[in-house]
Amino acid sequence: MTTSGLRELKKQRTRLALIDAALDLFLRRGYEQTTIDEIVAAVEVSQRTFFRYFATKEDVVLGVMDAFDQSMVELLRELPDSLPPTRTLVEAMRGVLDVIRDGDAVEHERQRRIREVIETTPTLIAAHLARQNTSLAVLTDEIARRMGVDPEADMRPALLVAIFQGATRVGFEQCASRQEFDPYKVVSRVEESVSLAMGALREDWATSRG
Amino acid sequence: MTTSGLRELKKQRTRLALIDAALDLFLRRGYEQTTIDEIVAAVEVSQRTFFRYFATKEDVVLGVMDAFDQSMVELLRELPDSLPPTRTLVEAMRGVLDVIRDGDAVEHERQRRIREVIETTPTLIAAHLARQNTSLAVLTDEIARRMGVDPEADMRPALLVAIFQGATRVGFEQCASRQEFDPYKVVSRVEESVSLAMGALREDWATSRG
DNA sequence: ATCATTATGTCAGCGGCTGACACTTGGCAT
DNA sequence: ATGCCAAGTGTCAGCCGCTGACATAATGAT
Repeated sequence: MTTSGLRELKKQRTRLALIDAALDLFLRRGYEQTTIDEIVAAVEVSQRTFFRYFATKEDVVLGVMDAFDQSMVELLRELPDSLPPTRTLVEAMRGVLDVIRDGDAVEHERQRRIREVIETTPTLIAAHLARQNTSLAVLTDEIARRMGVDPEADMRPALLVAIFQGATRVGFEQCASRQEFDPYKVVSRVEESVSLAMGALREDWATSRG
Repeated sequence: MTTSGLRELKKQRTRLALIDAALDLFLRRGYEQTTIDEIVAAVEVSQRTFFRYFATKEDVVLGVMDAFDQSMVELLRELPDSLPPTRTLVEAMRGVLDVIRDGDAVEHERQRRIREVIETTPTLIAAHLARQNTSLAVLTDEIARRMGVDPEADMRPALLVAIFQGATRVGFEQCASRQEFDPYKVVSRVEESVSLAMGALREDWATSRG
């Protein structure tokens, strides 16, 4: 229903065209130095159209990331309650990373450029961080439910999620400092840093119910 | 030298006047709904002057926070190398919190309003998060030095700092969800969440040198 | 072919932010 | 006191991100 039709096809096309044109300019001239007018000129649409596809300039680059964070939440919800909270976070993350791996070559290349643009632009790093913060609350509630505690009274769910997300970020940063933007390598390093962080926690810390 | 003189005095005055006027408007009408023009009208200076005191609109509120983060770094550097890395973070944080406690009544009230504005404004929460991220790298390097490891190769310093900062944030958020903005209470809750997080780590995790 | 729906373009405008330049004020030496 | 330099302020013009309102064009269903 949402995938068929000529109209929908064209929309996807211009959407991707805008993203790719933007990435091109951002990588060549820098994010801040590129204006919306330059992007829309490259795709030959009006500025207004740009803002119908993307709420903000950041969104061209970070929209894709938002989608990942969102699917992380969904995957977490689908996991059986029997798993220990800490493992569910890791499992859900693995699920997201698998989705990334599933893309075709073009998608991988786009992914690579997105990561490069983000990590070389302070504004975007900041904005990405800010957006992730939105889904933190949702993750926390879900973890709290699984632990059988009230997230308002018990800080452990929030702390667990914070640690998890911090570890994810550290993984990304390590890649950035090595100029490593290939999705596969990024993915495996993130897995590494997350398991390192989770391994640092005492066995029983987030499992007990009070 | 920088503190004396009539000129300097007036500067401090307009600076504080701008901050207080801004907080007033932000709390009454909301951050986004308040324009710079309204703020400068209240203080009777030009818009240009506002932007000579504050780089951005956010800065009126977040500038003070930046100062805290900065002094955290300085305090950390001054601590003896003999202390274990984890403790140095906690000690440095205590130092900052002490500075906050040292202020007079007027300063406390200002602090309270700042916290209230930030925590009730998504944009500002995000921006604050983004700014803190700047000092993370510095903290990480200092912790790595104390652990005697290379932060590029060993992710533990970065992870430790990430966990610490995550815990700080969780403390703030718990206050926000309780509508608790009094600096004293905020400070003690942050201390609580940080020690809870640090207690979750295995004893030897960040102490060993390899 | 007709018509409702939906996407696009145009235009006018707001608000944050900046550079350039003119003007005023505060500090300092004579 | 006077005159001078430096530092702070105001004015203006303008860029850029972003939005609402309205007109126009493309699409898909009948």
